[in-house]
Parts: sequence; C-alpha cells; structure tokens
Amino acid sequence: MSQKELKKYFEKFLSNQSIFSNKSVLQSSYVPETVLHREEQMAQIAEILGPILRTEKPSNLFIYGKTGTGKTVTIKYLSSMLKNLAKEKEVSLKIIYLNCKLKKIADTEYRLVAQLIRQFGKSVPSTGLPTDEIYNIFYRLVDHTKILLLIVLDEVDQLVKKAGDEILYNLTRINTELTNSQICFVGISNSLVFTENMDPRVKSSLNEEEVVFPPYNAIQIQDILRKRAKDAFHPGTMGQGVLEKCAAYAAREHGDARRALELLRVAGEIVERRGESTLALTHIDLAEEKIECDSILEVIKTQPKQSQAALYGLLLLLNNSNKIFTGDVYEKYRETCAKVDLRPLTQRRISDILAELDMLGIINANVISKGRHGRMREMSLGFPANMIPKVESILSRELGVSFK
DNA sequence: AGGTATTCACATGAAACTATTCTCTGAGTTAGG
DNA sequence: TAACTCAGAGAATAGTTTCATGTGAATACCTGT
Repeated sequence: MSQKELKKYFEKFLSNQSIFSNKSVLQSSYVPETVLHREEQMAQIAEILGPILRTEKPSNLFIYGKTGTGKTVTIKYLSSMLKNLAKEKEVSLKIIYLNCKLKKIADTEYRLVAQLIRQFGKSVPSTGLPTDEIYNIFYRLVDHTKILLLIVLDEVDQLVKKAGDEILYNLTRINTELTNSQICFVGISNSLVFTENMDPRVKSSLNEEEVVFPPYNAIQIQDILRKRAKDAFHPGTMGQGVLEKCAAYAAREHGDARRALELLRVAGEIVERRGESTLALTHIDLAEEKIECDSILEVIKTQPKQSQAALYGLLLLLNNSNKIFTGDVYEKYRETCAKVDLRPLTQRRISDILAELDMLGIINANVISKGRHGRMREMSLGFPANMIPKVESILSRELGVSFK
C-alpha cells in the first residue's frame, strides 16, 4: 500500500464521524453514577455494612447471582460511597477489591494474601516464601494501626474450586489474631450452590449474611441499555428496536446485562468500521456472530500446545464421520505429535484435556457406553461448521503443520 | 424366554513426581584499604 | 574487611504420570420351561 493510499485511509477514518460519543461507557469496567433496578439489594447490603460507619465490624457478607446481574457494579458503587462517607466521619476504612479469577494475581492462597499486601503498598516476592510467612507479614501490616478492612473477593467460587476452602477458613481466622484492626469479608459468587459442598466450619464462620441478585428481565435490561446508550452514542444514531433486540438476546441468556452491553458495543464498532451512520437490527446479528466467533478462536489460540494437538487430531477425524471417540482421537493425537515433534502425553491426560475442551465449549462431549465395546466420550464440534477453516488455519499456524 | 454375570474401553480419582520460577542463606572469592 | 558471586536449599505452582478404582450396557452364559 502506498503512503498516499494509507494517508487517504486514515483521513477517511478521521472524517468519518464516529457514532460513539463515549465508548468507555459500554466497557465492562465502567461504573455508572446510578445503578438501575438493584435498589432492594443495595438497601440490604447497605444495612449489613452500615456498622462500618460506627467503626464496628459488620457481618461477613455473601453475594450470589449469575453473571451480568450487577453484583460487581453494585459493590463497586457502594464501596466508593462508603469510602466517601467514612472519610467524612473520620473512620479509618480500607476497602480492597480483588477478583479471584485473574490468573497469576489472586487465584491461589499465597497469591491472594500477597496481593492484599501489595494493596497496602508493600511489595512481596511472588514466590519463594512459605505461606505462613506471607500471612505473618500481612498480620503485622494490618495490625500496625487500627483500621477497618473490607475485603471484597469477586468470584470466590473460582478460588475455592482451585485451591480448596481452607483458604476462606484461614482468612476468617485472621480476625482472632488481630488486636487492633478488624477485617470483614464480602464474597461474590456466580454459583448459587457455592457454599453447599463446603466444610461446615468455613460455612458458619463466613456465611453470616447473604444477598441474592436475581437476573434482570428484558424490560430492566432495556432500561439499562437505554441509559448507557444515551451516554455512549451520539443522538440519532440508534435504529428502531435495536435496544429491544439487544435486551431480548441477553434476557434469553438468563438476563445477562454485561452481554447485552458487549453486544451493543461490538455492533457499534461494526457500524463504525463500515462507515455507516446508524445502528440497525442487522448489526446486532453480525455482532453476536462476531462475539461468538472471536471468543472461540481466542480460546483456541491461547490453549497449550498439547490441547491444540488433541484438537487437531479430532479435526482430522471429522471428515470421516460425525461421531468421534476417545480412542481414535488419541491415536490421531499421537500421529500429530510425531509429526510436530511433540512429546506425546498419556491417554489419561488426553482424557482430561478433552474434558477441558468440552468445558470451554470448543467441543461437545458425552460419555456413552457401548456395552461390550466399552465406555468412552462421544464428541462433536462445539462451533458452527463454517468456522472450521479459521480454526484449522490457527491450529496449523500454532503447531506448524498443514491440513490436507 | 428371561435373568444374571462378564467384559470392554475407557472415565474418574488420588497421590506422587517433575520442572520451573523465585527467594534466602552462607561459603568462597575478590578488590580495596 | 566489606562487597560480590554463586551454588544449594526450600517454596509455590502447573502440568503430568502412575496406580487404582469405577461404570453402563451389549453380549455371553445359564436356568428352567
């Protein structure tokens, strides 16, 4: 491309008035100045956390609700409010928000405590210290001055799933060791049955109060979308029925507002890229397709080599029949390993990898029994057939082999 | 025919092992006074 | 003698392997009619 052409391209981009006036409003990290349709939950939480303002330790709190039901937004909103009030009343309050799902940050016991320490502005090694040492550092740090500490653990269920529930027990026990300060926990969980298979000791010490966030219905999502769209887009760029359609999509997925917002944002980006001026219904369909496709490709791309090789083997079998079984995949997998010069893993491990791919939605797997002929996974692709070429090209690039 | 027992080909679980990354410690080494 | 280097020990963590046990139903094998 010549320089002139390139320049023209950029100029076109610039002259093209964007339909966004403030795109960040649609990003998931955005905290709006009012939270709609969560009045009841806010009141409950405020009541539970209220004692903070009298420098008393409130009960530990658990918040349940599926994704996109406003848990995180609500708690972030309330904590900034609490911070301001505490400053007014001269209560020494510190609120720490941690997302336990973030890999390499807060997804194990050690890292969680280390991250808490970092929030106090002290740095600790990311590895090399024994766990109780890190706890001791934390104790000293917190107990140094009298302070009320509110720790918000988002997606705790992930943490417990990965590292067991003693973590929570240890954390709650910190309070008994402290003389000056006090710590209060707020756990946020996607799964409603999260505490069910937890150790009863942990349960009783942590789960003192709980608030449930029900899914939004279509009307409520419409309200939210309308409000955000007003801030995010220039007036007059929104086509007839677009918000309603977005809301309908999201409501179908257990009222996930985050999804609806993402849909709207991606649709807007499509409109922008095409140089069109209004967002129409067809863009929503395109956006949905794009989100779906992108997320799957992204997941595949970030898989370890071994998983990719297993998937590659599975794709090789696809041409022959629709029903694919574990043994065949393993065989093809070994062949690919030989081709790519990869040390083949045991069947045991591949079994787990296939289960993981199933969890990720890349494939669909069911365990079936063929009677005398054994028990195995019956697998099929988890994405539409028209995506196969894209997946194949990613895999051959990652693995350095070519499909035939 | 109807009922029971086998058997296949993995699934699923638990524990142990491996490799990597990182800190800390103390012995040995070096350079300057 | 202080500063520096470097190997070794110990931790956390992710990814595997090894060993052990579980599983659902098609088939083989009885049983009594």
